Amino acid sequence: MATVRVRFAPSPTGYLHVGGARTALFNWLFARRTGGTFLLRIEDTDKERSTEAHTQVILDGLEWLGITYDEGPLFQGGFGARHKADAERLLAEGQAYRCFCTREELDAQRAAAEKTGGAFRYDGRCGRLSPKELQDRMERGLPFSIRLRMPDGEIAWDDAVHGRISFQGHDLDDFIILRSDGTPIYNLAVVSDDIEMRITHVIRGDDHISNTPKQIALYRAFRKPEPIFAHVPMILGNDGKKLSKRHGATAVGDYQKLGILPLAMRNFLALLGWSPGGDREILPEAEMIQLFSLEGIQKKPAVFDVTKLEWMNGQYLSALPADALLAPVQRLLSQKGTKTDRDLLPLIDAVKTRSRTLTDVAGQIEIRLNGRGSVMDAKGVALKQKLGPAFSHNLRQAHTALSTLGPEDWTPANLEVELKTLAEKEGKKLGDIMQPIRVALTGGTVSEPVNELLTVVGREESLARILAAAGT
RNA sequence: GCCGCUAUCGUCUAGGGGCCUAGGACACAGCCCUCUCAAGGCUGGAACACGGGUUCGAAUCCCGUUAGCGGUACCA
Repeated sequence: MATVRVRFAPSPTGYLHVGGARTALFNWLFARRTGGTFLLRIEDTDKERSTEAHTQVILDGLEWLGITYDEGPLFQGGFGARHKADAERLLAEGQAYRCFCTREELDAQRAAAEKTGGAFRYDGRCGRLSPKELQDRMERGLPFSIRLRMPDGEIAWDDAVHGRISFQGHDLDDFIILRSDGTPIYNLAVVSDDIEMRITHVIRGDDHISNTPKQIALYRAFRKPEPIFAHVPMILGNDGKKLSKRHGATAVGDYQKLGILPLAMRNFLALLGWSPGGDREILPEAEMIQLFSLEGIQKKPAVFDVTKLEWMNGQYLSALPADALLAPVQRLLSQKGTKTDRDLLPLIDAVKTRSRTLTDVAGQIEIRLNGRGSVMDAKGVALKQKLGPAFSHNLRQAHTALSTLGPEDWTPANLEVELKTLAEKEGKKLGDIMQPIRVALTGGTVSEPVNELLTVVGREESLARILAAAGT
């Protein structure tokens, strides 16, 4: 078998959609699995909607996800001459013909067809022009597009994910391959490029299934072997409709902003519509590549479940060493205007298992660094009310007890002993001592163990916050 | 309308004729651990769309129905 060559071919007309990212991921995985080549081709032939900014966003998104390409980015817009020449070759060979129908005429035909309830299919009238009629139109200098003569008969292929898919040539019409301005239509550009770039496997979205018979017709017209097609299912929103802005975050960049780790995103995306078989959920890159196969791709569309993504992100957050999280956390903190010269590593370690996103991590660190002033969250307030006077009283006692520990002795082990001793001596439940301290330090009732929290916040700051909370 | 694709817990999925009284994960509920929360452990509820075949035997194979989705451009 020839060396695998695959491509991801987005059009830069919007942001990098998670569906596109997953298509890219599958291509990448397949290339890495087979030792093939993965190339990136930007399909910017739609000049109206394509922008450089969008191209950059796509490039950034792929880089963020760690999806690396071996060739490209290639810009389809640069291959116009070849596209045109290919169309003209087909024309010269009689496999395509000039169509002089105007847009208005076509629209009228379409409207008429819809009225009678039938499907509009170009009737091929310009393909039946006599040599004289053709010559006449040419002499009058009428603009024309070029249409492919669609052969009758079956057009079928063995899709790597769906199995055999079959269309009938007579259900398809003689579609335009070159516009009257000499620019190519998508299907021509794709086939021309895929042939030129020696693409062996076309892995793309399900929505291209209906383009495939047209493209196969083109391969046949060019007398080139067609590649293997693998059509991956769509990604849906939680209402079962195609994922769109309406559903909230759909762009890869949105998840980056939300504090999702690229590794978690990639892992999640890989498992959306693909399964290695068995029970695997967390897949390191090497295993993902090792296990990847086109056969493992699901036929049906998948609903994008943000909750599971966040769970997975939490798994990565817990498992990753603090220094792997340092850079993004620092970025987030500086975005919030939080400045510190403290070593963030212990802070990250303290909060990462309790976080689902990097934004959570940064938020919790900020509280440990700066406190929340006298602001308490709802649970903090509730606890204070429940305890009544004991809240302040216990805090004062804790303050007195903890003050006896000097900076040298301010360690998790000593702090735990000190607090347990206090609780025992006073005949109080440990929680009635610990929880007020937690509220004093964080404003809430959730954190790492209090003795650790005290060391993370630091001696002076902790004592100050305890005193402040006791006084109010 | 026409063409095509798809159909297992709410969601992601395992399953490719007997191993299935259908397994795992997320979410949910309960319990354990425990100074709280997370993590972790245990337990529970929760699905083979429907109808016909084929077969000794179907979640698995075939046909139909229904539903959902995609396409139906001188867009990509």
